[in-house]
Amino acid sequence: MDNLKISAAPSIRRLPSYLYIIRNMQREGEEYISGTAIAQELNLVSVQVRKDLSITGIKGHPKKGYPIEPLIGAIEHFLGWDSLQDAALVGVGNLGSALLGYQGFQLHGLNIAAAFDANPKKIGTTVHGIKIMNAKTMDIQIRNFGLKIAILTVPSTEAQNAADTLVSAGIEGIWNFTSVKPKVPDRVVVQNEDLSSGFALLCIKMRNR
Amino acid sequence: MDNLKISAAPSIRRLPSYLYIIRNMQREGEEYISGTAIAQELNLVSVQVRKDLSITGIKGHPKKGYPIEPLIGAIEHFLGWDSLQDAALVGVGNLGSALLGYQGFQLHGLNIAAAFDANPKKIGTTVHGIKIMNAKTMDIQIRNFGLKIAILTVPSTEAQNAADTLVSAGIEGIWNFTSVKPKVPDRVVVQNEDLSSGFALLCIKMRNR
DNA sequence: TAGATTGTTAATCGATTAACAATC
DNA sequence: TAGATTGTTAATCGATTAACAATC
Repeated sequence: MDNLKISAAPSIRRLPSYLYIIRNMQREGEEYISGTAIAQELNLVSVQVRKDLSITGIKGHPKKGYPIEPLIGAIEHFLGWDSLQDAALVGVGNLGSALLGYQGFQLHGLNIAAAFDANPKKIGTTVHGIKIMNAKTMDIQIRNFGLKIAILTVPSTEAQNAADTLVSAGIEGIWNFTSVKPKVPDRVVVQNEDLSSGFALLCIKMRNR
Repeated sequence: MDNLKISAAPSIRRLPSYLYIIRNMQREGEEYISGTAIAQELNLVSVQVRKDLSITGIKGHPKKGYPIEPLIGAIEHFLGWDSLQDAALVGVGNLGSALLGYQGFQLHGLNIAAAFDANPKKIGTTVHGIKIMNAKTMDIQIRNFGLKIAILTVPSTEAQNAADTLVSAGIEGIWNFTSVKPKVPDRVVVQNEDLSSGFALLCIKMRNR
């Protein structure tokens, strides 16, 4: 018994792209989708898709592929995207505003329930339908809303401060868009979304080509 | 002779975070930084930092660490970030606008020289100091500017169309922020920046904790 | 049926890390 | 000097992929 396969991070990272393709197929009225088809769409090999999908527990049918409806449900359930979770967004700059306006988060089970900024000019205004609150009240608001997830889009210089406040407010997961890797207690999960690492890879691939 | 070590993608992805820390140390007036210090800042082990830095060709000094000035130069040079490269941005929505306004790209050798959108209401306006041009003229403009890199921030439904135009305009690298993995000829490099994959990992890590 | 597909074991590949000599 | 550090080889770990039986 393998009992909570700790991570398989690369497989988990690929699941959202599978989900996107499978939802598109469903919209076209299909009932089954093969691992081969998914692999082709993403330039992967089909055995990798089959292995990845096996972690959701769904079984495919020989010759037909995977049943779309249950497969979507299983991936969503596996990722916890089958019910909406409220989150706080901290730092309503360019990127923070863009994320506030992103319409696709509900497909990922994410609802931005509160947004905070320290700039008096922004506090009280509404951005993409969400009222910006004073960052000084963040601790109490996050507790009141019972929020467990925070999206961190402050300037990098403020990242550690903001993370400290989030932790003391009871946040359990931080989706971090700053360049700083904040220090947090072990019980808090930080997912660093470092855009420059992807750009570095693009640059090297272009040079090596 | 190992002659163009093809990728070592994880190492390359970590270099920008090293660079960020090393620049901060330089700003504080330090002349040397140890692999141990970098590792501590990023929750890595120091042997990994030393191995990663070795691909830049810089040698450290026992007891002192790595000389900051040459190290910064070597990382920047390795990534091609030591001279500014012009890029096109396609799709001036929420995320596209945010990237247009991001002040940090010049630290990554990136200059957004042209931005395109198909919406008549946006064409001709200026966003963060950059004039938005008609997407229909993209092909000719990209050729005129001689652009080789494109940032793709159109709606996912438009991604393949836009990618096709970019390829025919001579673009060699696409930094792709859409959910679609566009099909391009082998000579063109695509770097997919899929935010939902990071969020999926955050969700699983929170549940497994 | 033949052939397209799944599911899974075992082999391979590549990245991380342990171990340790060399340096100052 | 002792100890902090680098650089590098070899071992380990984990992810990908090859091989193949099972299914319809």
